[in-house]
Amino acid sequence: MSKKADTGAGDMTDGSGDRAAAAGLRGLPSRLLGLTAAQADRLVGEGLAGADARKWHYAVLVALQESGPASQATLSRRTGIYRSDLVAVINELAERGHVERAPDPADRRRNVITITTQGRRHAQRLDKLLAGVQDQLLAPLSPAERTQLTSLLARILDHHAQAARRASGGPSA
Amino acid sequence: MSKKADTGAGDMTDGSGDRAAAAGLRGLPSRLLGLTAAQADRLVGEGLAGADARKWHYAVLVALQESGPASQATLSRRTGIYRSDLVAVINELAERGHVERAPDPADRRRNVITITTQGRRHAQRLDKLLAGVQDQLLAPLSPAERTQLTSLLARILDHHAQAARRASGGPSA
DNA sequence: CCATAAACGTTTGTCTCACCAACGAAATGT
DNA sequence: ACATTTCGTTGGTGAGACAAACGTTTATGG
Repeated sequence: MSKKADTGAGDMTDGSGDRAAAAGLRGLPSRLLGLTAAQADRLVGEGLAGADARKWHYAVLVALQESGPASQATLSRRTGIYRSDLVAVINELAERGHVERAPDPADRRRNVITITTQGRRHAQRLDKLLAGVQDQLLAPLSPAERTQLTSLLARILDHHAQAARRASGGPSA
Repeated sequence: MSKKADTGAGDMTDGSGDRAAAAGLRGLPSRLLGLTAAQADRLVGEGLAGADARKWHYAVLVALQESGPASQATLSRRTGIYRSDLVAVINELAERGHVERAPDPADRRRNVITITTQGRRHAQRLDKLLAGVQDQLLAPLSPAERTQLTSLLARILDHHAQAARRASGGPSA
């Protein structure tokens, strides 16, 4: 996962700063967001790789811990992983004994995925690991600033999530 | 650029460690960053697509405007685009008449890429377009909050950029 | 009841994107 | 002069997001 470079790599030496617009080009929020997210992704990826895990492993384990055993289809909806790709994730988790895949007797189309005790331990490890990564990522920020950042991001996400709802789910649909 | 206004009054959700970890899983900064950046990327991508452009088109045009004509290799270093991929970008920009590719008489290995008047106009269009996208992206935030966000992100990026320098470039290298 | 439709897990394929390898052409260093 | 390096270009790799289609099983509706 250490393959994200970025579209930046420039230094801030904009000697031609005659305009606010010119200075703003480098500091476009969308750009800063992209770069920062890339950095975060790199750190997370490396951290998880060191624990023989990936992003989706963690997502599945968390989903299972939060809402209990579920079919792959349900898990796919809850985590956002495409059901095609989820197969491999479950395979890998099962290989490591973090999860069990059993046919559902009540509906023989489904597989019931259950987290194991070992899986819970693993998830706990990853929790700590990821907390450490957040700390590393946000190192230059004070606790108050970190809260600010997450709050701002959450508000942006919320805004667009609701906007998306109005478009498709519709106000009267 | 004063980096911090007073960071005091963010809404403190809680200070409890263990519960915050559980509740924080959903709110992991790295996750929020990823989602927000994805949203930003989508908006930017759609916006640019509507103007028959892509991210790297803009990056190249900006680089050319800022530092004048350059070879593809130089352009590659300045934008972070791999020189392999840059070929296609220049092709597309040249097709649209936004850029001109001419052999360098002084060094016949090089191509000198020059932005055209049309390219400048195009870049200006994209500037406005992207400004609009930023506005759309940050819609729920006040101007002060937007500045806060970009400042926080810039500080994070700066921190990690310098950390990377120490690792490879080295203080004494 | 039975036929049709839908949901499930899986395999396979497509598309994009960052990245690398190697090539011929041309310049540079020794 | 020769080896080394740089440049533009082509082609390919590997990962990730997504879609299509298939066999199996369950639900639906005449």
